[in-house]
Amino acid sequence: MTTQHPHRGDRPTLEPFVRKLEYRTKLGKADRAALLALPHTLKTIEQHQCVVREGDRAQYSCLMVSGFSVRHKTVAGGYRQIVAIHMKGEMVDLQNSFLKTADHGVQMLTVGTVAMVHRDEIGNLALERPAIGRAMMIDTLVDASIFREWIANVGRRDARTRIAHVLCEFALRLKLAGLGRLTNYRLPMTQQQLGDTTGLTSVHVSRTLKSLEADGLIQRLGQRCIGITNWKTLADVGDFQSGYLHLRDDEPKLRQSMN
Amino acid sequence: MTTQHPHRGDRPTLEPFVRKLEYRTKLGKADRAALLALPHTLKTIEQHQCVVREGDRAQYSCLMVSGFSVRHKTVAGGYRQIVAIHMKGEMVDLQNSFLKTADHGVQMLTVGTVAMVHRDEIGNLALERPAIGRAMMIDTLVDASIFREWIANVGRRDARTRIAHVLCEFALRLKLAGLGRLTNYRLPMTQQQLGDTTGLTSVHVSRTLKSLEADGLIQRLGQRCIGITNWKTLADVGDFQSGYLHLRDDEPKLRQSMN
DNA sequence: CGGGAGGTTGACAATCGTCAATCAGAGTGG
DNA sequence: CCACTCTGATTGACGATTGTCAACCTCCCG
Repeated sequence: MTTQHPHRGDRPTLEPFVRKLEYRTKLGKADRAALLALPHTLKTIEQHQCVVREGDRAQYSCLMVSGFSVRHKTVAGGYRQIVAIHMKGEMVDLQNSFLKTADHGVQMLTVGTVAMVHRDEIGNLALERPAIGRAMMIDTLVDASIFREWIANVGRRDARTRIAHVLCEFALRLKLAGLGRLTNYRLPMTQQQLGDTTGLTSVHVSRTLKSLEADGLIQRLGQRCIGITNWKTLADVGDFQSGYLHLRDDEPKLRQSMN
Repeated sequence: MTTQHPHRGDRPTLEPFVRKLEYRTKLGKADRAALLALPHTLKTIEQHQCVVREGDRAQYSCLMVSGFSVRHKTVAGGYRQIVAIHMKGEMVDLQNSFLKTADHGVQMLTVGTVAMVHRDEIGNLALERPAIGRAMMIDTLVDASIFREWIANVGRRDARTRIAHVLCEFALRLKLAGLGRLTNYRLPMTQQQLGDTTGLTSVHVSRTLKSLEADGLIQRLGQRCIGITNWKTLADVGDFQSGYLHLRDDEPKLRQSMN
């Protein structure tokens, strides 16, 4: 785990994070500056390493700068449930700024860099600057909306639908983060991990992916790359409607490709 | 649906709500007064009636004054997943103050009274008064924590464990809201609704409850009253640890009864 | 070239859903 | 007070989806 001191270059490290917040809220120049100036420590974390452990009293909230991470809970019997996946620009653990102990762990899916911000820094900024407070509240509420969709996904959909659904969600979110296209993206998860996010076993994930491929809905291009051959049909099979992501209404390209 | 004008009596309608916020945060006298003075409309809503419909652009956030409500999503095939249950003092739809369209519906489980607060009123209060903003952020984050636990519950636990788990959660939350005891409480849900919260069918809920009763873990006292014969064992079977509810550390009675 | 992680496959088992019939209990109206 | 009705709970037989186990394969990487 490499630790660096706060970045002072011309492309601020926290820029993707600010851009994500601004996607749904207006921020003033001063707000933006205050966010970019958040004191932070950059850490490069290896694949599979834990960022936060369940039960920790974490002093830091972390923002993804590069790479992918997951939030997960462990249940009796040692089984694991992934409850969220995070990518560039996302706030993984805002709750560490407001709650005492972590109710879940955070683990890197790939190597990546995170910006660790002390809990007080981020909490105070949210409370002092209304626009930032609003932006963080919205971000948190959208997160919660995704949690709700995931409850419905694992609670009331069969394996085929569940997997098609998460494939659609990832496609859209990756595109939004500028990390892929709707038709072709890299999903850095093993089938075991995909099972942990959908409440299935890796064996059944394997079978289901194969069946989706056989039906011409997706393509698997080695190296964990997914090709979505037919977005509309896959979204249909996955019972996927993007409303719960609370995207802006005015994203012409996105809406176009979603027809 | 009965509509009344804002309450002006000596026991303010919004008091349970303020008490819930104060359970986890300190509020000043002025903050408390500002919250209690929130302009609102009281509505008495009948059982089964919808408070918010999925897809609505709701102008109001609602606070539970009495009765129980659920938040639910509908998936393809008409199946339903309950994603949250709310009781006296809880904020059901804070998100309506910050997000545009509702990604889920809200329905009354019993008759009850809700206080409808205009989205701008509650949003502005949160942004103008740091202590209130903090309290609402914490409330939202605890909500999110419960969502995550529910993802794990329906994703990675079997029927018996799932049901034991929600029975424990409800017992604790009802006790906290002053609506029941750990050993004996009224749960106003049909088995169908219990199935919708745990991702099971009502038939399987019936079988599972019977099995829990046969094993001496719970008692069913007609009229949807549940008796928890042996808390420790039920919590064990339900893989229930209360950490995710982020209760205060200093709740002596609660900790005592949870041994 | 070898090791290892991850993916695939088949046989079989368990959990849970479906369907349909029946039962229990609360509220209603005569 | 008693039939009547309606909703919800229970039960059994059966079937489908998904899990388990274990073997084997594939591909990346050193």
